[in-house]
This record gives sequence, C-alpha cells and structure tokens, in this order.
Amino acid sequence: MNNPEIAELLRKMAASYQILGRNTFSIIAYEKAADSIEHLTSEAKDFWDEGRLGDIPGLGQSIAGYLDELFRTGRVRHFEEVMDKVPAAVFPLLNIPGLGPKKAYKLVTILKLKQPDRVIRDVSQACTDGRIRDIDGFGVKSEAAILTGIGEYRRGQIKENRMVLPVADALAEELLTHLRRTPDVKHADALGSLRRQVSTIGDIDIAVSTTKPQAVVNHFLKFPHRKVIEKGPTGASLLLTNGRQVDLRVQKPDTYGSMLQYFTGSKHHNIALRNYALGRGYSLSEYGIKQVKTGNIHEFKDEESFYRALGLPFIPPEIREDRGEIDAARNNRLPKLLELPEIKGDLHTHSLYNLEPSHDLGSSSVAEYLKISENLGYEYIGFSDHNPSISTHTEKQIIAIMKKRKVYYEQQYSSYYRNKQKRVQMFIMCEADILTDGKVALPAEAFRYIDAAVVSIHGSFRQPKDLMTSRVVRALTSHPKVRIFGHPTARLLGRRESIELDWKVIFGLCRQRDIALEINAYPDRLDLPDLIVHEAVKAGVRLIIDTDSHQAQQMYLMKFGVSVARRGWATGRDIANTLDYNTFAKWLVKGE
DNA sequence: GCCGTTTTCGGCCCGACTGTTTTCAGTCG
Repeated sequence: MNNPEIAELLRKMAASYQILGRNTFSIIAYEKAADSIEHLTSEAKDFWDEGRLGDIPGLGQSIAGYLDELFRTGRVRHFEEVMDKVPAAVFPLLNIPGLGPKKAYKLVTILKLKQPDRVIRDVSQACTDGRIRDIDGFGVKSEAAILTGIGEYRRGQIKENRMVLPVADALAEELLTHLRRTPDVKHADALGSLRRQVSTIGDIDIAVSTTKPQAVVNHFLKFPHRKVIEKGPTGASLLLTNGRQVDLRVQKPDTYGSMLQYFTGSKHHNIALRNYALGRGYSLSEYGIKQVKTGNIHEFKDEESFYRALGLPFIPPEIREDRGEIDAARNNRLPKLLELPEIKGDLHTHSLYNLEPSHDLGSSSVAEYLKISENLGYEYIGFSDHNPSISTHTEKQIIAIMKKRKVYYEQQYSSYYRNKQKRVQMFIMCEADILTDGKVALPAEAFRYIDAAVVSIHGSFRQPKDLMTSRVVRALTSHPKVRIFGHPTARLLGRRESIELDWKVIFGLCRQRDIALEINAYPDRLDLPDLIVHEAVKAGVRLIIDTDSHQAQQMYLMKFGVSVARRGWATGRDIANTLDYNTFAKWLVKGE
C-alpha cells in the first residue's frame, strides 16, 4: 500500500470518528498522520521495513501499531470495526467540495443511500428533485451548492486545471508590471504557491500595499479581462481573456507584512509556525501577532520583522512547506539557498546542427547560443544534441556523424570568436537515450568525439521499479564520460507521471561515481521534483541545473531550475554549474 | 491520539464564509 492510499485510509478513519462523535483530538491526530504520510518523500512501507515507523512525525504508538498490522497482514482490524459502523456510501461524498463527514452522513442516512459506487449520482438526483431542502440543516441554497460541488468534482476528475510555473510566472509578471505603473502602489507581490515557486499553480493571487486602496483597485480593473468577478474596497477578482482567474488583495502598508506572510503559506508552514508561536504565548493571524495574555496585536510592515518578532530569521518563501524549516531557523541552520547569479553555465542545449537525431533538433545556431551565454554572464556552455537515431544508422555511420559534428562545432566556435578576447568556453556533449535494456544509444567509439554525455530516458516509461533501477544503473556505469543523468523522473507536468526508481540506489551510485543528477528547467519538466532534490541534497549528491533549450532564448528559463533547487534546500555548493570553468571542466571531462 | 525551549499531563491553529439559524454548526484554506 502506497502513501496516498494510506493517507486516504487514515482520513476515512478521521471522518468515521467525526461521525461517531469521538474525541476531537483523536480526529485531529488521524488527520495529522494522514497529512504527514502524504508529505513523506519516501514510502511509509520503507520506514516500516527499516523498523522506523515511529520516526514519521504525527505517528505515535497507536497509529504506528495499526500501520504495522497493515503492512504485516494487509488489514487493520480496529479500522475495519470503526468504519463498519459508518455506511460505506458516506466516503465517496467526502470528495465533494462543501460536503464534510457530518453532512455526508446525514444525506446518506436520511435518503437511505446504500451503494457507494452510485451515491454521487443519487445525491445529484436528490438535489434536482428537491428532496434535500427539507432535511434539517439543509435548504434550497444547499441543494444548489451541492450540485455545484459535484460539478467541480467531476470536472476536476477529467482535467487537472493548473498552469506550469513558468506560464503562471509570466502572467503574474504582466500583472505586477501593470500594477506598479501607478504610484499609489507601494509594494506588489505574488502570493501563495506562485510566491513559493511551486511547479504547478492554480489561481494567481496578488498583494498590494497602498494608502489608496480604491485607486489601486480601479487601476487593476484596467488590466485586459473578460469579466469582473468581484470588486470591492479592499480587493477584486478578474477573469482574464485566457480563462485564468486573478485575485487582488489590497492592504495598508502597516499590516502588509503579516498579510504577505499569511497568504504566502504554505498552509502546513503556517500551522507549524502558529504552533511554535503558541508555545511562546503568541497567536498568529493575517492581521499580526497577538500576545495571548494581553490581547494586544502587533502589526508588521514586512515579513522580516514578522519572523524576527518570533525570534526567527527570515525564512525564504520557497522552503515554507513544513519540512523542517522552522527548526532549522530556530537553530540558525537555514541553508543559504542557491541564487541565480551563482550559475556559470548551461550544459544541456540543442542547436540546429542536423545530426539526424533520435528526437527533436534545436532551432538556434551555435552563434546565437554563444551570444545569449554572454548576455547571461556565463563562463561555459555545453551542446547536448540528441544522439543520431540508431534505427536509421549503423554504428559506423553514427561514429562518422559524431566525428563530423565535432569539427562543425569547433569551426563555428572559432569563427564566432575570431576577433574577440573574452570567450565563453564550450563543451561538445551529447544527450544519449537510455534504451529499454539500459544500453546507451551511442557506440563506445563515438564517445571519443564528445567531452561528456547526458543520458536520459525517452521511452519505456512504465517499467517496474527494480527493472527501471537496474536499467538506469547500467546506463550510468556504461562509460566514464556519462556524467549527467538528464531529467531523471522523465515526468511531464499534467501529462505524464514520473518513472519509478529506487532513489537510494541511484543516489549511492551518483555519489560513488560523482555523477550529477539534472534539474531540468524546461517548463513542463521541472525535473528533478523539489522533494527529490531535497533528498539528494541530504544524501550529498551533486546536482546540475540545465534548461534543455531547443532555442537559444529558452536559456533564460534557468531561473525556474534555480527555483526548484531552492525548494529542495540546495545551496551553491550542491550545484555543479556554480563552479568556475577550470574546476567545472575537471569535474565534467573524464576518460580519454 | 500525539507530544514537549512552559509540560510525561494537559494542552492541541486561526479565522472566514455559508447557510441555517436566533446564536451556531460545518466546511475550508
């Protein structure tokens, strides 16, 4: 049983306890345990294997004992006994926004709904028939609300309606630029998951500090839009022409810091922070910090002073996820997170040189890439075109192509720099497929004509974990010039799930051979995911951030790779391409 | 049921919103 399934089971227990009227704090305990397991970076089963179930926060003797039974026998008798007291049809209804355990239970018992697999349809029908309005505690509006909720639930099942970070970021930048055009705006910032730079974003929320709220709201409403959803003296919501919703919140400068902190989240960070504050006699809210004894509320202009008032250094938004940042802050052990200017090169780019590759060519010339590398202040760039297709070439042909390609790059390079002093250094590389059996799609002899290889998976994504792991191990150990494991989970945001890998094995191997795991900054990849970055950093594995550019302008997307690294607690020392050219070349170029 | 820079006992995040009420319960983020 995997983590999401266990979390769901624990949530069902919490709901059952709620219906059965048990102790509120048992209910909270089960919910916390579910949250905790959902946030875990490795499987709870792996903890159990190692006899460390108790190390999972929120699991005490009781719940850990039940999970032990679950892993040993596949069931928990206590859970079954409790949940048997609740009609099975209650549980599917908990997925409907607006319905919680109490209401769901009431509907199921009063309407005598027995069949879990059709209970949502039955409730929908009951709303349409007007059979819910007469139930105690419900009314006409409840019927409409439930129907809306069911609609949302159904749509949510069909399509995950989130933007990838770079898209949301670009949209937010337009809005922020628009807002900052009026002098009434003192500060304007993104809020929520966008400010924390999460890889996918739902709605865009923006905060403004001003002494003239109405003027700012009016100015905001001039942004091109399809419809005004809401407007008032302290905020407004617009539906944009692209179908996205933007919410604006306006605050006076004196309380801007508390508001920014509160709406940046994450929810889990805020809960943990409030817990921490409560131990010191403070109660937190979006309005400020209240001294519990006196009831006095202190307001904050900025977040720095907000955290300082709690005795903490500023915690960067990217790591506000309740993954240990409050403890680290308290002990003054927050990492000095990587920053964009530390990046000195990009090692995964595709030029337009046609080597008859297995996958897509780039569309920019070597000169264009060099030009942008200069603009970015880089010391080096690597060209990592896909290997020549193995289905349409013999080994001999591939070797010949790679040899010719090396000459081409060297000529392009020297002609670009004919009369120039300062140069961006170049690495001639290759992105080689990891084939189904773990072979790398580049003959050994072809490695002579490259400095190093990125290897990555472009097919057979659904192999079982052990097979996939040995496949990757074979590829990473196939040649000394294999130096980077590209977009390691092969996920595509909103389109394809990650492959399954035993990360412990991969981390161990990467450390042993000093191979870097790539953080691929391409918009719908953002791969490694931040959670695995965090694990890799803890394991002391070297990382490298690349854009996987297929046209030179995409090199500017590096900042999103940096965001992922920051969310994974990475510092400059964890990232290979913060090294200066000489040190970096020593690391990258191995073998003859 | 969990947990400890107030505590191994006695606390447990906070406030808004909604719809149903006549002072509140349930749900959400």
